[in-house]
Amino acid sequence: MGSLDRSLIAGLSVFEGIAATDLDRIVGQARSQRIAKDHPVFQQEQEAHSFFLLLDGHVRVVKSTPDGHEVTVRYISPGELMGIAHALGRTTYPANAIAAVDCVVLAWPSRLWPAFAADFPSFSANTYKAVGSRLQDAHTRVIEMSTEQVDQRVAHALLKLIKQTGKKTEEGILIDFPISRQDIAEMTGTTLHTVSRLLSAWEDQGLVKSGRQRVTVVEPHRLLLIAEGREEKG
Amino acid sequence: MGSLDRSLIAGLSVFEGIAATDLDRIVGQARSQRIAKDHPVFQQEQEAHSFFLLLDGHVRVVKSTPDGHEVTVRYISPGELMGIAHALGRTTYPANAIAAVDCVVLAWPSRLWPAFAADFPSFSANTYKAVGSRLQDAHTRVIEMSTEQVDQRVAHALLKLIKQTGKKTEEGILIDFPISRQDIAEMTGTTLHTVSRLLSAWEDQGLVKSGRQRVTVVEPHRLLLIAEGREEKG
DNA sequence: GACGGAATTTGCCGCTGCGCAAACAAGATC
DNA sequence: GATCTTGTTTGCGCAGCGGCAAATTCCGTC
Repeated sequence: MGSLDRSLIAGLSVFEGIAATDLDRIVGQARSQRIAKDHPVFQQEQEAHSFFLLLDGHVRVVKSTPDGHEVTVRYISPGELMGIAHALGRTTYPANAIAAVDCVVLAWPSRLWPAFAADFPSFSANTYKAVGSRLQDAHTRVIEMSTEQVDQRVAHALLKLIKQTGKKTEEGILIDFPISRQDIAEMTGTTLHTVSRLLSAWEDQGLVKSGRQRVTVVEPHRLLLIAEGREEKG
Repeated sequence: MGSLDRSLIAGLSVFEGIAATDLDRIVGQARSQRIAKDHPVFQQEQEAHSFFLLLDGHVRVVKSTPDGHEVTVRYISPGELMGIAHALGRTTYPANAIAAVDCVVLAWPSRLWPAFAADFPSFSANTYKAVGSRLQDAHTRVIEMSTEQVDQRVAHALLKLIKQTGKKTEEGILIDFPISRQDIAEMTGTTLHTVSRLLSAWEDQGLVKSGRQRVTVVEPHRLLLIAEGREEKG
């Protein structure tokens, strides 16, 4: 707890262009926190007491509907902010954030947000840019849901995941955290059964290799063809 | 062109808390513009030379996909900003904005954006709040597309429209601009045929009244039941 | 008032993909 | 190593809804 220093956050795009002494001040006001796999970082509808920076691990952001459906909004990678309810003009968290693996985060009390935004223009500029690109992601998502078939959406989701957190292996590009068929279904608006059928079919064609909570994309290029609807079903 | 004054924008939430003299300065730098029905305010991928405030009329924001699909992102009502690409960290417009009826807008050159944001903290705060709520709308949309059936989505869309631009008539609540079955289909990710069938069925049950590019909701409460999936199909 | 174009309605067919159910596999636990 | 839990696979049936096509109605225009 006493050993936090600016090297943790220097170089992250959110803190780009901020002086070293300011970075120290910023980090000095954070507390670091471990979140065990499958535990929440924050929860939907809760008072947004803190905002967070993910230092290590992967976090799944999920919205629950009143009727029991779960929709995965996005995955957070190291270096990204989360729980920034105040930047959206909210006082409660809009979704659940669940650690997909053991994670390390920095947490700041929300009351510091206005001061950060005022004192560090590049911080607020970078944050709002991030919000802007999330808005565009969300629109892309809406368009995909409106115009694409399930196989295209699942293909797009896998491509996004390997782009964001892909790790080269000798077999192909591995999604670098445990992800179940159910998780993929919640990202794409379908059911785990349909995802399972698709992955099985793609595995037969040598496009992917997958196992329990593990997916490796073997042929990204052919997957892209499916994502864009340019390949007939096999 | 010479007769613009602050009364045009005073009282709008985006300009809340800004002094009268500043409002004059802001309006003084705008030019007002008429957009005829079905003409574009700005177009997707174009250089974002200006940002706009809708003074009168209704504007449909539509994204076109490479394969020829059109998805309606939102409708803009008087008092709302649009084309604020710079607030999202973009230099081109992300979508087409089409006048649903004859419109009047104020336009500012985009290069004024940074100065506005710096000089009028409440302007930038209000804008980012608006972006935040659009992000939440987009997420809501994703959730609806993922978990709801077509009839629920169309019901939700109609409810949103009457909430935003509903006008009381003796028959019910009228959506106060021309809107076709095709338009509703593009808002909900379905086809005009399905929308037509749904509206016909609902008309038989007395839920709505509709005609050529006109929809009136007669029984909002029962429509809400459908939107929430609590009513069996008739 | 007749004509032409655009929006809407409606029938029919077929496919995508979901629901249900049951078997199966892979880790986790003791 | 035996058992339990959790994730995955797969078959079968069917319903929601999209595609196609044709008829119809509405409205602007000449």
